[in-house]
Amino acid sequence: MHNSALSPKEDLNYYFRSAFSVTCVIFGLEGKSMKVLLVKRNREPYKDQYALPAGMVYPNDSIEKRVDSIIEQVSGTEKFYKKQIRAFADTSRHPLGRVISIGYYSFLNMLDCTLKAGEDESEIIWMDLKSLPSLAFDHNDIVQAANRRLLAKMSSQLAGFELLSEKFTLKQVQEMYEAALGHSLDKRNFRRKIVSQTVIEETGELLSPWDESGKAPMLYRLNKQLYEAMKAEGHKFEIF
Amino acid sequence: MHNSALSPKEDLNYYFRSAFSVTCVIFGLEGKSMKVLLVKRNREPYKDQYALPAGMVYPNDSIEKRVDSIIEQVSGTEKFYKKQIRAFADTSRHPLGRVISIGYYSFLNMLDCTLKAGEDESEIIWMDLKSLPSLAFDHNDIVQAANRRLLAKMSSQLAGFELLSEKFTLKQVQEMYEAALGHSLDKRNFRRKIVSQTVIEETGELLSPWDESGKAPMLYRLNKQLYEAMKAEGHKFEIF
DNA sequence: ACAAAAGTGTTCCTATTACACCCATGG
DNA sequence: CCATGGGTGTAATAGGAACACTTTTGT
Repeated sequence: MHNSALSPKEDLNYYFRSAFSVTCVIFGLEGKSMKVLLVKRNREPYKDQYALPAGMVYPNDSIEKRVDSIIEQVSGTEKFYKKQIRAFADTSRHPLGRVISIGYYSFLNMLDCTLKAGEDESEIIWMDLKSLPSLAFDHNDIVQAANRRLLAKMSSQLAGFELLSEKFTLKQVQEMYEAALGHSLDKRNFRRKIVSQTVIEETGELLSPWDESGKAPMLYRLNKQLYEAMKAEGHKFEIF
Repeated sequence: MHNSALSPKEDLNYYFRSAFSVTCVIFGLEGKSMKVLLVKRNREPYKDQYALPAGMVYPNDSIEKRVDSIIEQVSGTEKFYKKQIRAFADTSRHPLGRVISIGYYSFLNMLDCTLKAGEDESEIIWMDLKSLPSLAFDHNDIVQAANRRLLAKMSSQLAGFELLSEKFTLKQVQEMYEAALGHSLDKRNFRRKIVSQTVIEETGELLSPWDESGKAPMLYRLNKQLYEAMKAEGHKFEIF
């Protein structure tokens, strides 16, 4: 397959017998609870078990594009944030041979999603991060690693707005943080901190429709251009 | 590279045509400057260029063990800390085919090292992190990612003691932090912060031999058992 | 008028910063 | 006795944490 200038005694082709895949931990937020998107597999191995959305990658395909296509396919939206966690490479993680999987985590807005099972799965479902079943392969480990990354990120920074709608209330932001961090926060201190960030701006609109009693809350927005620009300048948006 | 006219859906073996490698960013500390261990390659591709220590991994070998063996082989010591950065997977990163590389960074004590070029390299050398040459493959990217991790870790936590000898002076710790963070720190505030960590203990000994004028500095030690135990309990050793 | 949620300030305390001199040693 | 590096304390400030009531609106 690969013609190289190397000395022939080195059996280079022997190395080219691994496969790799990508595995996605897709986070969604529903009120105060963090959800993870799972699929029920309709093929071996691990047929009929829940698993993370994942897919093999062809030797000449881009990993990032493969991740994008998996997330789009399974969630039905093209609007999401994603980032690599790390490679998961235990020799025994896949029963069919050496398959290294590159884990990604992703944030998206559940309201943008249309879940429709494709040919690789019999079911697509949101499940609560705190009560996941036993998953196929090493997917529980991957979720755990993703959860640590989520925690690390949100413990210090302003982040995760991909989980919310474009316009959001401060309460939604607070609930997002409470879900991510696993503990509750002081309302006044939290609001002060968020509003004092220059990238969070008032829209002037109120949330509507508003069924609850009391007054409708103010809607805010993240100034994405400014946010990206400041991030590019090295600003860390530390809020804790 | 690969014949895409195949109908790969049915041909699972088609996936098993990738290779993977590990690539190590080995950090060492010399006074106030952070060093990286490089090898000069004596084979194609990138013959005679500097590169990070790296190696292909056989399909049935453990990644972690391969990393250990590379670091041991190139540095001559078995005492080091290592951690995965992430997978580097650009389709064009390796001229011989699809080779995903899993990047690791590592800390070790330069004084423990015996650099002796093996059969894969014509030279092994420490170079200053701040003035690295252009490296083979995407190794400059990998160094940059490792550097970000180093910065992120040391910006908040008590860490990096693998870079020092078992007994160290507080000045050495401060210089390590200054090298990692890239700016200088207030001596008194820094010392206070370090000494106030329960895991840092006095040895009662003074540094010797001591050639400089003035009095010889006190030697300290990290209580590794306690450090690991507290880390296992979730303690983060935040010092900034 | 009452129930339910939104929104708003102040005080206290802890943690961080800034800063300069004396001491011990060797030449 | 002087040059060099080690080692130490305090005061001012800023940031984080704790805390309760008033306003609005729909029923």
